[in-house]
Amino acid sequence: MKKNQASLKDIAKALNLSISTVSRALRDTGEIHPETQKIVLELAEKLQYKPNPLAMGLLKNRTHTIGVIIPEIENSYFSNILRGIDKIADENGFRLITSYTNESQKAEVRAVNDLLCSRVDGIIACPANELTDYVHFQNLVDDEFPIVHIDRDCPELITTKILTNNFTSALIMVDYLVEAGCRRIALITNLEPLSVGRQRYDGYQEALRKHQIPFDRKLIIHGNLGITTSIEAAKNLLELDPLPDAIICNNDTVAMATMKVLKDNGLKIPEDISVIGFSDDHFSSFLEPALTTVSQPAYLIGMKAMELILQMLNNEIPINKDIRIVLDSAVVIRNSTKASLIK
Amino acid sequence: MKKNQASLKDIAKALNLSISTVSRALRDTGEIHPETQKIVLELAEKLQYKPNPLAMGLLKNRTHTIGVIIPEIENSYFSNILRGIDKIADENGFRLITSYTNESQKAEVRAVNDLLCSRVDGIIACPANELTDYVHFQNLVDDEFPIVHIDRDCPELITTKILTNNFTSALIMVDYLVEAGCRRIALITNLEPLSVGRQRYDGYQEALRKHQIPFDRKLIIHGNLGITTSIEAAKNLLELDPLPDAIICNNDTVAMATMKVLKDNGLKIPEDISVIGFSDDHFSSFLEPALTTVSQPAYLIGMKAMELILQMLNNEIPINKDIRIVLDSAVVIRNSTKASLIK
DNA sequence: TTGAAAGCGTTACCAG
DNA sequence: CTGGTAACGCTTTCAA
Repeated sequence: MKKNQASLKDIAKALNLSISTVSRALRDTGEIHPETQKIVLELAEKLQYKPNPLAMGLLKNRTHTIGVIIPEIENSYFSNILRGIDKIADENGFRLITSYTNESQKAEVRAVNDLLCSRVDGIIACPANELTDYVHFQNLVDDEFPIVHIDRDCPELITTKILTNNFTSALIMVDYLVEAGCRRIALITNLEPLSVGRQRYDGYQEALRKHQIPFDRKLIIHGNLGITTSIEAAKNLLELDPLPDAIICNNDTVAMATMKVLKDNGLKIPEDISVIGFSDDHFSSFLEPALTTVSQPAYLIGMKAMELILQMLNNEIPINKDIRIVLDSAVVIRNSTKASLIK
Repeated sequence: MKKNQASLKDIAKALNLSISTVSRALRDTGEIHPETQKIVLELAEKLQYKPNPLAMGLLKNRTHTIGVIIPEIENSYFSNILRGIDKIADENGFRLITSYTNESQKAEVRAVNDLLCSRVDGIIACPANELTDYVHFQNLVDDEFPIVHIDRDCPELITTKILTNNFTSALIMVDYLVEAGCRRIALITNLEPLSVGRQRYDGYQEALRKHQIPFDRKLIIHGNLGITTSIEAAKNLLELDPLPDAIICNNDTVAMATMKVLKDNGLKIPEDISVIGFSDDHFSSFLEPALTTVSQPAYLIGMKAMELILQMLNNEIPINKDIRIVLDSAVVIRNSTKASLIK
């Protein structure tokens, strides 16, 4: 770079003032002569003075930066969460450093460490599915380092959490399907300990019990939710006898792949088999048939998470208090499910 | 936070050494007694010492942070670019601060300014479509501030750019359609000055000339590429008489919406009308019919951009040299277009 | 081989 | 109302 950013010292020197005076003028602390302030402000404007956040950060031990840890970016659910976080951060002069884990514990541990190195003021994290060891988060808790967990609930960790009611959503969905006459309801899901899929699985089981429908392990397919594995999963379901009459998929991409397999095999949706997704991606209403799904408040989760971190930093709420905020999802009924008999 | 991060001073005090000695030990500069180094390293490990990037940044006037400016995150093209940037950044110990413009010039100007405030070492930017005033970038160029432009080409700006051959892709696509027998080829696109859509429009025109097909302005629909506007655009095309026999859409989402409108109106794809998208999103092969599209090397663009910035920072290439790297896209023929007669 | 001191840009405190 | 000084954590001279 040619031109260097102007510093307080530059302004002070040019104006024959002390650095302190310039600093005060710029910060408008009041204890300054209006005329002095005026000339400082003018020169600062002219020189395009920008306070150096590094210097401030060093002094205040605050970087105005928040670390965000999410599994992946190419998933509308997470990118919406990120947008929500970004909105609130932006409005409050905070920057974000985002790390992606691809659900790997190892990547997550590294991400936490990197963010700490970067001296972020707080961390918003969606813990990796495969998480079995919480020590990297527990360390943060022990240090009273501000952290908000989203989407996934590590029961061992006492932190502030923002979750969605996956259990209830699954319950409602199964209810709906049963009322529409379905009895063999399959589930393609991720059953990793922390996965939202695990909670949906629990909700599914609860619903079956409620309706006194026997649980059939064969109807549960555990998959990693990629397109390839989804196709495999759907194919496996088609080898069952009798066939399932409904399939609940862990997200809309899985549902999309599943519908393809069903249709390729000459099955009618929803007449032969109903299909349900989760997330309400932008393509879901364009699938044929339009996909029934569960719309999740991703943007809201992101905003809320960032707001909570800010409140911690401002001492408006205690750091890492045991708070669980559970946000509701919305059921979006379209045409991939048989109409419920009960209205 | 309870525990504070250990500093050199803490280690020095505990070991009764000077800060300089500890610093040297940690940096392994050689000029130090092995035994001294050993005990320093041990304590540093125990205290989980992490160098403070703020202090380093202040000293070296380098933050190891790169600013990224992209239009939006919920677009697989840009999120893939971001992944590519992130990969190389991560491998080289750089962090990213990402800003989203939603194609707004105002937001872009603000983003550049914010990034400068954050003292990023360089900027990778995909200029907003609606850009008409380049002064915010020109200032960077004048200051010899490292910058790489991606995806969109501002001819007025002499910078290092990574582009895709949109002109050629459109040309090839029209070629293909003409060879498949199409004559009334419509274009739903963004015609903003910097838009890739504009370049595709030029390629389209060139192809028409080549095949001596008269240009019909009515076949060009300028849209902002949201789902709602895409639906409107497609509906408008259906009011033409004679109907278009092919529609080239500016991205796969537009194509998806367009196909829906066509099908809702009883038209067969590709028998009545062929449809083409751009981007090859993950849902595109699942549409019915599977969408013919142009796959763009987004991940590669991201990696390349970050590599170039790094090379500038390492003085391996001059800063903001007039370099244009044009990457090829790949045509993905699926079933939404009539088979070309020529093989 | 080690230490002391200056300096990066800023704020806060204490004098005047 | 203004100025000087210390401090934040680090590297880099310069001396010892």
